[in-house]
Amino acid sequence: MTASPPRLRFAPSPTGFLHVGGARTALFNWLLARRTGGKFLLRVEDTDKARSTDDSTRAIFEGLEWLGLDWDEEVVFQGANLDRHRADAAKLLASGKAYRCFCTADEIAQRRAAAESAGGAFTYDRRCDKLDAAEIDRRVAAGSPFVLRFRVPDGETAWHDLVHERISFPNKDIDDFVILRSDATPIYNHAVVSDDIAMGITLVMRGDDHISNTPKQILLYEALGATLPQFAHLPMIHGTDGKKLSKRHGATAVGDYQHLGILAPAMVNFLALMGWSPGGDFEEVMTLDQLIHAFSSDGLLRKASVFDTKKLEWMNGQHLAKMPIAELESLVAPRFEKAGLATVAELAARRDWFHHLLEQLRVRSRLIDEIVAQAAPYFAESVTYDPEAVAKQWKDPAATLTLLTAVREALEAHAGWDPLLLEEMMRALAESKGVGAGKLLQPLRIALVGVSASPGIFDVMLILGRDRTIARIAAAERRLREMVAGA
RNA sequence: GGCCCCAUCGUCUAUCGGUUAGGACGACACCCUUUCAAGGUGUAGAGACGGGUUCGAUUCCCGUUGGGGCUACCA
Repeated sequence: MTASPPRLRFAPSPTGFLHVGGARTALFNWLLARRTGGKFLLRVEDTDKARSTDDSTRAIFEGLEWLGLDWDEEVVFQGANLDRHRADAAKLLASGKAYRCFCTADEIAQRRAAAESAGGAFTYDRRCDKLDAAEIDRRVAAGSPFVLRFRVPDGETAWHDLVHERISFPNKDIDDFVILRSDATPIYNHAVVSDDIAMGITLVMRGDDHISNTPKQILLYEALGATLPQFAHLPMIHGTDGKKLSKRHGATAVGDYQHLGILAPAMVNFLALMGWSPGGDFEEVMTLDQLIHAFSSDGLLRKASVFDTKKLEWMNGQHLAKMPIAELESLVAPRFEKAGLATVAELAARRDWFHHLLEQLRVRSRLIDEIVAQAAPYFAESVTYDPEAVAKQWKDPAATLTLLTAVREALEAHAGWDPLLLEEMMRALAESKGVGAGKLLQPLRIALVGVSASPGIFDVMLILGRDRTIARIAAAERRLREMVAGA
């Protein structure tokens, strides 16, 4: 390992939201930087002016912030380094490592098409490298446009990848690639190398779709006389069809998952386990801190993985159940307000009550919106009875009416509101009526929340409070009387 | 087509030549139980194929097949 602290970077191009694959790459770089006491830098590769947008840049920052991936030092905007990119290209031209190519884009496209239709692969034939000096001078003087091409030397380019061990490419398979366009703007590989050198990057960790770029970049480092960084190529994340993750697979932006009700720590936890494993037996549900401590490039995997939203949701449920309740409150309260259940201030005013409600609902939820969705009966004035639940639990309206009336009267006659005593009371009542506890409690549940699934009935009563509980039973009685009359 | 990468249950993975190939998600069953969850227990479920190397291969090597990536004056 290097003596000085490692410097890693995440270098997205701002052509869209932060993709889960990009997020995973950012996370691994961040994790390793935090683990090793290195720096995690951010560089926005905005040299493709046609596709780059400020909205995308903002979306990427927001995505990283949401995940909690903070970066060190100033964000580098690649477009701001144009002068250096040109200077580095000029250096290569001056040292004879690159040459001017006067072939136009159209000519190249034609030759490529011809080669392909002939069944062969197109490689640039270096015709412009064979031009004599006088001819080059003449064309330059005449103002003929040209690109700068890198002259790929003979031999082989290989490196020791942190993920893949040794990877090598015969140089004959690498075309003399363009480094500077005819408008004197840099091509990706050149800009990346120029910037990575300038930023002092010591480890380039990125998706393995960049493997074939790596030999070109290594050649550039060498031609520029720079020290090589280490490379680590992470496996792709695929959709359920085994193809590269895309919009076809539903949500691919981390922001989509945020809005779906996924927790940032769960997302991070899940992403961390795609393409990395601590090895041996390990607990899969981990906090950010635990991830930092466990993370190591030794555990990097080679195989592409499939993004399994089912497991993500399970993991979210795990984090949901374990996170500090106060944290959950601040996360979920605004959503209650948005759903029109209660304002954030109202919830804060009866915080103990709200926390109790959250404790009851979070165990039953995988996404945070599911908490909100289940909460309606505890805020609404009255409940709406689910027809299916009514059909099943209030099958015999007359008998149910008798039962619920007895329940109401028992509750009214009793001043206390302790769940244990309530349970004792209800069980005794059921026994005196000659029915099982379930036969009493299920109809009661419909009366209280309108649906057949809810927290434990005595918790429900506690959350509702004495008055509302009794009022709801009375309302259910009225409804049952109508049903009896109607029948 | 060319080059490169990859290959253990449906999915995520453990295994550093010798294991009844383990765990997690999902599925199913059961337990718990006032419902739904959560939790607990259990069941089904994998080394792509063919050659080597070795006393012994999931593990090392080669090939085949399959999948993926790249193949721009995009990034």
